[in-house]
Amino acid sequence: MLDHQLCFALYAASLAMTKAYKPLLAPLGLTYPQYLAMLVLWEGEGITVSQLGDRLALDSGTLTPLLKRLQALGLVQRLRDAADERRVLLRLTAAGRDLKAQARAVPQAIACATACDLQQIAGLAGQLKQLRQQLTAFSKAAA
Amino acid sequence: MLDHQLCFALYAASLAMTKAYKPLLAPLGLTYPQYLAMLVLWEGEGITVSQLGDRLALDSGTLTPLLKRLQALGLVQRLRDAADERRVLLRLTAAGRDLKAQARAVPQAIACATACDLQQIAGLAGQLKQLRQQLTAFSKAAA
DNA sequence: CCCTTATAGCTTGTGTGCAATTTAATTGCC
DNA sequence: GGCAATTAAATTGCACACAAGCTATAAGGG
Repeated sequence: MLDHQLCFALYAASLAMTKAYKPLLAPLGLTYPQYLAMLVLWEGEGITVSQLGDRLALDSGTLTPLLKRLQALGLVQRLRDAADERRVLLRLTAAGRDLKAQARAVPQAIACATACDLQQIAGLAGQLKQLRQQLTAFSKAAA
Repeated sequence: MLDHQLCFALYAASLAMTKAYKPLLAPLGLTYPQYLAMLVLWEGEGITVSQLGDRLALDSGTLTPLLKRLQALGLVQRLRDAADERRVLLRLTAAGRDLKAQARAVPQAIACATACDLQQIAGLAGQLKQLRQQLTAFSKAAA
């Protein structure tokens, strides 16, 4: 029963992915959600907490303490936007930018940990992206 | 960058799945992990905490408090095994068994929330199961 | 200009996940 | 039988996720 349900396959695979990342991220001093936040900031700094939340599908209740930990690690700066004091702008420190180079080997190691078949990985990622959109639409329609 | 990675697609889809379940499970008084535990117990009672953990890929640090909440809800009984006092046997109460009938509509509602294409769902679940096995093997090999 | 409304982020409380340690009970080996 | 090693749960501490409520700022309408 349990084994044939998509929901559990998704749940268990996601937890297994987080566990696979853990030893790779430990040398960087990052947790997996912190790594995802850094991925976004490496793409472009100066975004707000809300914009980061849109990218990661997380709210401020999750991100505020996470970002404070990244700040305590000396990787991120949190600055009130002078143009709109409600907003907090996120910038990287020099150490935060330098960490990008150290993280370069991580995605490759994970690719090998999965199946090393890049075609299949891309297909699966696409299906999951579509699934997520449908689930999000369902949740919004219910509300 | 972020959007093309399988890891994030998996992470975001899993969170979206949990959110989609929430309004469906609220009438039953269950969280999503609690629902997964009940699915296993509806399949067969009298298993130990470890056996439940093997099915769900969760350890006692997660399951012990979760099971205590299910016990407090009056759904589950936790009994020390007389034959081996280290083990705790899990049994359902009458209310716990009755809840199975109420939960019958949940998987169907979720199937509709995804894509309603049962063929695609089964294929995706199979791929995720395989992915999880590979990730688990990778984590064990690293240790 | 004042007042209502909306927005951005923070805080609080609950429920996971998981590493690490602890406790209690069993097994294995001599 | 006695003692080390193993095993099963529980406990502790930390880091998410998220709902609900709060605060401060901004926007808009009269």
